[in-house]
Amino acid sequence: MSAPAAEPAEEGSLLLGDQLCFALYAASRALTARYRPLLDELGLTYPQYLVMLVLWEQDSISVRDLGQALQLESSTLSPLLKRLESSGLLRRERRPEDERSVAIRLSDAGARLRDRARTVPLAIGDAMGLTPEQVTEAGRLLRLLTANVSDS
Amino acid sequence: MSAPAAEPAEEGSLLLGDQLCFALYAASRALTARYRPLLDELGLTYPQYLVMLVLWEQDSISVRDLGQALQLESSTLSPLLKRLESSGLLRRERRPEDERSVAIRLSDAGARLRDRARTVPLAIGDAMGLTPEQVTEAGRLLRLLTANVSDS
DNA sequence: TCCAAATTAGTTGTGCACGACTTAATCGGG
DNA sequence: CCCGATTAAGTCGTGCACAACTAATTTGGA
Repeated sequence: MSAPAAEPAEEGSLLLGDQLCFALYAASRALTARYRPLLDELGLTYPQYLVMLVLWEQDSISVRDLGQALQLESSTLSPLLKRLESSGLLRRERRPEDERSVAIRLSDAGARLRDRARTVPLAIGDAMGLTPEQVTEAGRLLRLLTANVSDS
Repeated sequence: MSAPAAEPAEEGSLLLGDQLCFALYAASRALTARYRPLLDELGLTYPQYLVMLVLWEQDSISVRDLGQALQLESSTLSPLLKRLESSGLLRRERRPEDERSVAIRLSDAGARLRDRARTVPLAIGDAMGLTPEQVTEAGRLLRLLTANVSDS
C-alpha cells in the first residue's frame, strides 16, 4: 500500500514482528488493560462486562446461548456466572420446561448498572484513537478473520 | 465504506456487535485455538511459542527484555520460563555482571525445535484466509490501536 | 563512603480459558 | 415403552495474565 516496512515480511517468517497473530494478541491485552480501571469502578472484569452487555441487550438467556454469543465454553461461563450471581447482578434458575437448561436473568442491581456503564464505550472509543472508518475497517477484517479461522 | 450494517453503530452503543473490542477479543481467542493443535505437536502453548520466536530471533535475552518484547509482566513470564526450562528448551542463568538479571538461552533442543516450527506460520497464514494486503492493513491498524491505547 | 531509591526476578492471590470428564435430563428409534 | 444417544451445565486440572507484594542487587547522590 504505502512504503514497505523496514523488514519486509516473507512467507513462513518466524520473526515476531511479522506475525499478525502477535499484533492481535498484544492489541487484545492492551485494550483489556485500558478497560480495567473503568470496569473496576463497576466491579466487573472484562469478560463479566461482556456477559452484562449481552444481558442488557436481551434479558433471560440460557448458558448455552450466552456461550454461543461470546464463543465461550460452559467451563468458563459457569464459574464466571456464579461470581456475577454472588455480586448480586444476576440470578440463575433452571428452566421448568427443560431442567437441563439454566436461564440467566438480570437482577435489579444488574439492570441499574447499565446506566453507570454507558460512558464506558465512549471512553474506550476515545482511547483507541482511530477514525470511524478505521474502526469499521478493523472490525470488518477481524470478523472476516475470525470466521475464516473458526470454520473447518 | 460499502453497504451500512443491519444495525448501524451509534456513539456509546452497548450492543455487543458494535464493539471493536469484542471482535478483537474473539479473533485473538479463535486464532489461538487454531494454533493449539499445531503447537501441541511441538509441546508448546501459544505464549510459550511467542517466547521461542523471540529466542530464535535473538539467543540470550534477559527476562526484562523478553517482557518488553512480548508486553508481559515478570509475574507471567517467570513461571512460564520455568516450565520451558523443565521442558528442556531453554536455560536460565544469573548474569555475573549483574546478579539481578537472568539470561535466558536456548538449549540444543530449543534450537532444534526451530526447524519443526517452520511450517506453523504458513499453516496459520493459510487458515486466516486474508489477502496479503488485508494482512498488512490489519497489522497496521492493530499496531496503531495498540500504540494509542498503551500510552495513556 | 554510605544509604535511600531504583531495578530485576520472583511469589501470591484472583480470575479467565479450555480440554477432558461427570451428572442429570431429554430425545428418539425400535 | 425403553434404553442408548444426545444435550446442558458444571467440575477439575493446567496454564496464562496481572496487581500487589517481596527479596536481592545495583546505583547515585549527599
